[in-house]
This record gives sequence, C-alpha cells and structure tokens, in this order.
Amino acid sequence: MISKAKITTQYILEITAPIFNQYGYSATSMSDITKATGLTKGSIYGNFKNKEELSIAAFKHTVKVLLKDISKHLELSDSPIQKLFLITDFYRNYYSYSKPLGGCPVLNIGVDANNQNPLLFKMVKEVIEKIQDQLASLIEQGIETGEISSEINTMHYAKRIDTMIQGAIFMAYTMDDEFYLKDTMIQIDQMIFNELKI
Amino acid sequence: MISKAKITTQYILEITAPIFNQYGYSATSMSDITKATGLTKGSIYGNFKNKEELSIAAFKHTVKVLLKDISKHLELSDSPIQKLFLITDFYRNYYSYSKPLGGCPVLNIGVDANNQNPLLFKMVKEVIEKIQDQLASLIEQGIETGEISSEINTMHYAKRIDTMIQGAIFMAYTMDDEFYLKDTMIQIDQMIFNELKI
DNA sequence: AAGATTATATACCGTTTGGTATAATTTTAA
DNA sequence: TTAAAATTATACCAAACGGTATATAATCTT
Repeated sequence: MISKAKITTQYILEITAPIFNQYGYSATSMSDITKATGLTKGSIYGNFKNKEELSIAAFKHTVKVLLKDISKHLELSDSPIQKLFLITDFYRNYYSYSKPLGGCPVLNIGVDANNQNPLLFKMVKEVIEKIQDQLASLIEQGIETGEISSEINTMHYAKRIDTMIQGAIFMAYTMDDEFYLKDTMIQIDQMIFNELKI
Repeated sequence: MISKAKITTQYILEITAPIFNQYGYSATSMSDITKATGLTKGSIYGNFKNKEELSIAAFKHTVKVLLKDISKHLELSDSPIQKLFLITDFYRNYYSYSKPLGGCPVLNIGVDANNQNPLLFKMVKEVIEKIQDQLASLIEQGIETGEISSEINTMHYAKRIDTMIQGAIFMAYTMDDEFYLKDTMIQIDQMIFNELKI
C-alpha cells in the first residue's frame, strides 16, 4: 500500500536529510524545511511528530542510502581482503559522493548531536558500531579463507581503519581538499598489505 | 592598563568558550551566555559587537590555551623526533584534557562552522594549517639533526599525523572511549619509528 | 459517484531569539 | 573629591522559533 502520505514522508526525508546533515539539528529550522520542500507546517507535522523525530528519520534515511551504496560496491569482489580494498576504494571518492548528502552523516551528526540530541547521538554510535562490526567481520572472513594472518585482532584493526577514515573525512571537508581522503586510503591499503595480508 | 572591561572581557571568554565549543554556534543562545556568566546583555554587548564576534573571540581563546599547553609540553625535550613523540604523548591524554574546554575546538567548530559561519570556519582552517606547519617544521628539524630520513616529504607526513589525530579525537568523543586516542598514538609512534626515523 | 477518511493548508499560539536605547552604576583621571 | 568617561543593568523591540487547532482539500473505500 503506497499511500499518499508514505510518498510525502519519503519526499520530506529526501529533501530534509541533507539540510539537517549540513547545518545540524538546532541550526535547521522548521521554516527551512517548509521552504525547501514547498510544503506547509501542517503537512510536515502530519507526517512527523516533531522536529526531533524528523531529524532522526532523516539521519536514518541518509545512513540507509550510504550503507546500501557501500554494500553494492563490495559486490565487485567475493574475496574478503579484496572487499577491504573496495571499502577504501569507496571512500577514495567519498568527498564528491557525500556532498549531495550534505556531508558525512556520521561525522556531522556525531559532532552536532553530542550533548545536544541524545536520541540522535545514540543512532550515530550504533551506525559506527555496525560499520566496525562489518569491517571486523570482513577481516575475520579473510582469516578463514587464509588471506589474512590469524594473528590479527579483528576488531582492533576494524577500529583503526574506521578511525583513519573518519579523520580523513573531517580533514577533507574542513580543508576542502580531497587529498586527505585519497592519501589516507593509500595509507590504509598499505596497512592491509603490510600488516594483515599473509 | 588592566581596565575593568578587559578583565570582564577575559572572564566572559573563559566562561563562554566551552559553551560555544560544546553546543556550537547556533545552539548557543545569548541567554545561555548571560546565565552562565551571571552578567546581563548590556555587559556582554558592551564588550563584544555581536554573537558572531564573541564566538570567534571564544574560539581564539580556546586555541590559544591549547597551543600554549602543547608548546609547553614540547619543552620536555630538545630533540625534534622526541618532540614528535611528545605530541602523541600530549594527545594520549587529550580526552580528559579537552573535556573542560568543551571538547576539541578544531573538530567541533570545524564541523559546526562549515557552511554556517564563514569567519569562524576560516579561523579553524588557519589553526589546522598552523598545526601542520609546526609538525612539518619538527620533521624538517629532525632531518637537519640527522634523526629523520631526508627522503621524507615533511608536509605529507605532517598531514598524515594530523589526520590520524583528528580521527582519533572524533572517535574518542563520539564513542566515549579513550581507546581510540591511546591506540592511534601508538600507531603514530610506530609510523615515526618505522618510516621517519633513521 | 458518495461518503468516510486521511492528508495538507491556513492562521494562530506563547516563547525565545539576537539586538538596542537608555538609565543606573562603577571606574578612572584630575 | 568630583566630574567625566566607561561599563553594566534594565526594559524593550521586531522577528523567528517550534508547535497546534481547525478548516480545506485530496484520496481511498464501498
């Protein structure tokens, strides 16, 4: 049942998500949202309880798109270690990829929601945990297929990779320079080659 | 000339800086500031033109303190490469260090001011450039004293170190876990040992 | 097609926003 | 000590804030 409301709900999320992501929760006003969507308050509040619920739904929407795109990129290989390289390959172009999303949702909302919007902040933590679990799982699979040394602490390296990626995203956006992403991905690739690969 | 106003100005900055740093520019209201300082709007606006100027002065204040503390920590050694290790040593405890500051000003304001407060954002970029220049300068001095390989691209490694540090700060604050800082500093130390040191 | 239901638009609410004019006070200099 | 100058407090402004009650319009079901 694709009701009218569900279509409108999706439409609101698509338009709203990049705004929340770019300006943050409290810098985004309901009038920003009505202006951008061309809808009125009645319509927005008919589909979402309040601003906080909308911001959470918007974040979920962006993350869903992001994780789906990463998963799709990982289909290019079946080898666990090649999938790790595909992850750095994905983030190599993350600057231009994430610009239309309003930036990196994990970084932006992670910083913005901290000590301000507890529910939203909790969502960010969960996304990071999910990403790290997937990274650790790939490394684990690499160990099982004999591509990666069994000495490796999977979660330890998952966290290292994730930390480096987030640092690169922050630097790329703040200095407006893709170099940080390109170079960090080279660095991570080298780390996989020198420390993980058998 | 230590006029009354200058003392009040400093007092306002000390109280205000952590608030702006923690909640961001637009989530910090003038009433938050009057409440925290115990002063009235008349007093605040007598010392600062408007909210934007106050936020910039507050950021400058925090950064000044931060850079001074780092400089002081670097005095513990005269050797350039040891000073590099002292930098990672400083950031090892950065979580508890920066909590009273309201978090890392570079990370928080860098994300918050992007596409929202151009003057403030420009300040962040300048601070990052300054930090990277100092890192590159230390590496350069290490090359001159023969502690570091002359093959090294100084700015390249300065950016790598800075990127990893910022990633660790973000992860530590978002996941509320010092591990990311502790571990990343070990990783940077290893990089200095394996790739920079002769 | 008609009636019931759902969704959107309009108009409004009290509160808070950043900012200012002016009065009261305190500090400074003579 | 007193007058001038600088600083702080008070009271207020229009505009914008998030949110809501209700009327209108569109959609769905029969």
